[in-house]
Amino acid sequence: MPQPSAPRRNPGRPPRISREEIIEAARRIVTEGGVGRLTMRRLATEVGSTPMALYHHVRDKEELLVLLLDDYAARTLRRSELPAHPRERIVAAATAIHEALVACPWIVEVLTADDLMSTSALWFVEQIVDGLVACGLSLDRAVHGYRSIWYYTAGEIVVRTTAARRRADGDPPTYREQVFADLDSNELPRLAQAADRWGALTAEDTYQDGLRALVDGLLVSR
Amino acid sequence: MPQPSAPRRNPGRPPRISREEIIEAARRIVTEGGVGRLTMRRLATEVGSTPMALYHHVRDKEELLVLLLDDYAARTLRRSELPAHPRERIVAAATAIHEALVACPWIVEVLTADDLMSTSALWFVEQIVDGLVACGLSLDRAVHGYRSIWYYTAGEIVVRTTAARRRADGDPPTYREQVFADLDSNELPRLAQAADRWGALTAEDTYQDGLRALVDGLLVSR
DNA sequence: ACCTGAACACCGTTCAAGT
DNA sequence: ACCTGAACACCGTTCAAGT
Repeated sequence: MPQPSAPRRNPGRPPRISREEIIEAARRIVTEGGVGRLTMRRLATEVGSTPMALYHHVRDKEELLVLLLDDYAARTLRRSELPAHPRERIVAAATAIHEALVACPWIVEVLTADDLMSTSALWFVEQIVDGLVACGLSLDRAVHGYRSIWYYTAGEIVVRTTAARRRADGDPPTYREQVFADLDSNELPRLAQAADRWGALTAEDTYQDGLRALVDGLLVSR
Repeated sequence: MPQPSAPRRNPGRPPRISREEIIEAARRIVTEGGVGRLTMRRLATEVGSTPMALYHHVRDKEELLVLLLDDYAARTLRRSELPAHPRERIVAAATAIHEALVACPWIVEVLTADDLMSTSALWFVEQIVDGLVACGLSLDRAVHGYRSIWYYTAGEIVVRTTAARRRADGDPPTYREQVFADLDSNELPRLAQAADRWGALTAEDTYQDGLRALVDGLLVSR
């Protein structure tokens, strides 16, 4: 994260707004209106200033978003007691990251903005990598394993929040339902067979099941 | 997918532009300039019309993007010979979807726009679900298993294309590198240990490794 | 050093009118 | 039925000037 500008021996005008103030206001906007509501202009009026004043404290909107994610992670991803057993530790650490992400659906836009979620998440990453090593993987394999877990987790979040957003918007026919309604059971027998249950099945939260399968596979196969 | 307006017994003015023409132009713009270049206004000039004419053939920009993805999937996701062995069939089908996505990085924005990738992908989904059933999973577990594979795949794509975009932009310090450079090896020993290799390790394409681990785990654990 | 106003170069979409 | 022009209600960001 870019450092806040180093404190100088105030040889100029005293600042009227601070980085913290900006991020705080941004958090307010985002939590009550979604990330779509967060514009530089709106943020400016929220802090009682002008759009351009913001650019003195933040490089651009992208940096603001990363800052916001970092701030969020710092206040929600608190280290906690994790299981001693390495496999369970991996699952617990990944689940902690996942839960933090689930709780802030605006994350998706930012997720695609940096591959490192946040420094606050590093401790959990450490737990995952270390757990994999403790289970006998080489360090390299453990890092790759962590990556797979991260792909799975990020993907789940993206798909989940998109579906939720869609549901909230109320685009009713959902296209998928249409397609699944008239599926050719000769061509696509399994999908036709599962068609009427598909909606219910995909609505279930199976993050942990998939995670456990993935971890099992990472540990077992080599 | 919304149907093209049903053919009527032309009781009005003959159309000057068609849905196909619009999608074709959109594809052109997107493949040579990225999805960020695709605006309704630019698209209009590309087809030699006005922005508003487009809205006669397409509900809004979101529909246009879904249409575009569908068009893309239809022309790249051709059914092919898949291995007979169910486990390998699952891997091959997932890899086919993955490769199609890798080849069009603009997909990410659209990926988050519908949970059903495209009707053209359904055949591959069928192969995955059927493969899981053939390996002994119940239909419900198989559907959940497919979902896990989709999460993993979508996540890999999102993270990959974001990283690539970032590299292309040339944001040089990459924040991550900074953080990893001064990692406390007491606090985060594994990460510190892997720090100098992290970049290289995460640059490797390990999609298949992770996929195989996930599939193994899905099959083994129950 | 920090902030402001005005402006630039855009967006997606609606609405009323034309053919 | 299909298309157009003008307009609405926005964006992020730059630039030159003010204090």
